[in-house]
Amino acid sequence: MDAPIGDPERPSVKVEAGASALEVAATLAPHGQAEVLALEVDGEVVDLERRVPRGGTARALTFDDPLGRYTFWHSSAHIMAQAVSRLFPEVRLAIGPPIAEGFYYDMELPRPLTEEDFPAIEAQMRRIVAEDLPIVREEWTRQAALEHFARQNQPYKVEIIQDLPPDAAITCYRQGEFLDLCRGPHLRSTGYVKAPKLLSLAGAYWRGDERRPMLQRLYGTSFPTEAALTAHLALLEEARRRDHRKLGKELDLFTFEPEAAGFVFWLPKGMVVYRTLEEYSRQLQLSHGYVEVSTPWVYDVSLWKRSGHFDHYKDNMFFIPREDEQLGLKPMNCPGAALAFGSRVRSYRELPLRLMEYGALSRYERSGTMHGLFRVRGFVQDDAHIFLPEEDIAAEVGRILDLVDEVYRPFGMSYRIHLSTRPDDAMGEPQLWERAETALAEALAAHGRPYDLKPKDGAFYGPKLDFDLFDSLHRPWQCATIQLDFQLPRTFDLTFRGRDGQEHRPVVLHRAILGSLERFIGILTEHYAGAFPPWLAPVQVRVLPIAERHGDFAREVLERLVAAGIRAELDASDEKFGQKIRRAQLEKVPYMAVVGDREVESRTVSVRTRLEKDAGSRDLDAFVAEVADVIARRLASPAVAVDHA
RNA sequence: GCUGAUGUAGCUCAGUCGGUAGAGCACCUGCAUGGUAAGCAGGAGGUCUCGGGUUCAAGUCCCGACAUCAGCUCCA
Repeated sequence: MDAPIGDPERPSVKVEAGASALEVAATLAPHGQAEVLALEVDGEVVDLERRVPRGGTARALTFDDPLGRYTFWHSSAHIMAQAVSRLFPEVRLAIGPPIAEGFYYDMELPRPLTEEDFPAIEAQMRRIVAEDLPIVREEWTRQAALEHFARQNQPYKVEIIQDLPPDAAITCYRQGEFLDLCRGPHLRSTGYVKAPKLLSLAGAYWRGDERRPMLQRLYGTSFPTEAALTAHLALLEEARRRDHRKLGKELDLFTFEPEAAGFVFWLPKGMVVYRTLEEYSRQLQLSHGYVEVSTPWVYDVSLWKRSGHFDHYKDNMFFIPREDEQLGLKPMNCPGAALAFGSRVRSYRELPLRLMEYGALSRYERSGTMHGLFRVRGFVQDDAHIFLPEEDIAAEVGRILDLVDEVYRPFGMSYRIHLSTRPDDAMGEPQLWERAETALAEALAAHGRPYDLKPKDGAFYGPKLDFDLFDSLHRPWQCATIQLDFQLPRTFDLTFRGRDGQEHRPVVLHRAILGSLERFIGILTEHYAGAFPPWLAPVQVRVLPIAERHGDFAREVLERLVAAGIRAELDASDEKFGQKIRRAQLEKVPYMAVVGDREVESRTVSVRTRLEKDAGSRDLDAFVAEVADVIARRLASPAVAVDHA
């Protein structure tokens, strides 16, 4: 989970150890606002019923705070477990944490649950909420807790206690007849959880270990009001509606076939989106000083042994055995870029050398892990490797930050940056890491970019910046990544001749902005719900003659559009006019150009956009210019009418 | 890879107790030339995912494989 940063706007107060959390919360709670659920003291969440264990700066947590929500959902998980316990006294409980949008509880039951069990469990949950049971924190001794949970036939709880460090405080939370081992924190009573809902059911191994028993995981979510729950369920429904696998089929963009599981077949419509996006990315990078290379996609296994991929990545690689050699398909472009750089002597004058490559990558993903365009075995990244002297890192990262903004601009998605630092198993000297991390932080500061720190989350070969993009449903997608690599230049003994005439070791910046084009198109499909902006739309304009006699002028309109470089189609079918409209609308074509008697007469078109039934009529020239302009400027949607004729 | 579910026409799905398969949409043909989201009629389309097994008989029951889906694990 992300560590939420304290919001300086929220009222806070200094508290002493031993202060009543409830009283502190009361002083912080603005009237008429969301209910206070817990107290946060210097990042630690404190139950309202407790006394503050350590002094510090306190803030009130409500459902609007990530930590407040986690507390709410954590208690909700207990309510669910209590409900299940009432219905199935034999249940053996494992763990039940809050997650990004709700909670789950893993449990072992005498029989498999089905969704038909949900209403009974939910009814019981609502009863527990109505009972408004106080949730009481208790401190137990290790011995007493072990004996209690052993007696209650709760082997998973016993195992958890046994694995706690000997000096760990053991706390339990009691609500009515239900007692659960738990670190907390929790709400004051069950009555807060006004709107609980069970969502789904899945198997999950005890402690994520496939050799351990498979438990039943019950997912749920809950909200302080029915209205909030209803809104959340509507959002889930909207996400289902936008599923790119469903839209990809409906819009004829791509397909998957069992003969090549995990590899995309791009159909003509999808290929237009793919090429348009790739060409957009290519031109933008070329204008930012990048040069393009294409390197082999199959290498002798010795190359992969040298690069370290064979040791670290071979389970994710495809290999082709030959009689006396072993070949490996590339899962990454880096070694190819390194060999290309090393193909001749390099001068400092050439640096930074920005080699971009839209190379086809193959990664063996285990069956069961593939997921539409989001997780495939074959894909292309908007990849680049930048070779530069170490002292240029901050400046170059700054250029990449600018490029990232420019690449993302047309999509209207905001993002958040994470800086990941030196992991424990890192290669290379700590001082080098420190310099690199400082360079990244400086570049971010120089560009005024806020970021979250992810300590020890860097790659073993260098620190990195990751970008989470937020789509129209506010879901995060990790897309861009900027990784510093100190190892690659050493492994491939890359050097450049410096101003001083000596050989120097460059560093490598590995970066992708869209990430995988396949995955990015999946994200865009869901972001736009399949209604791509005109510049990306497979068909930008469909010309719709009302009757056969309008065919000649309709063809003329089509030719004019096509001549202007616009992807236009003529619906010359003998369907009724309403049917032609319906089809274009379902295919989410941004512009429809209607041609009937009036239009033939005046040499105009009547414009319908997928957003606006009647967008007025236009002189043919004006319409062509308007559409070309919206495409050229990569506007998000068809322009709305300005002149209703 | 693991657990569970699913797999029937291009798509969405129905198919009872085991008795050789059906709808809507899409497609093709004909009629209809229709002004902003579904005109009428006809036609064609199936190795019921694949391979075994049980049975007089399998879309249906059993076993296995493959793919997909939901999770887990992995991946970033």
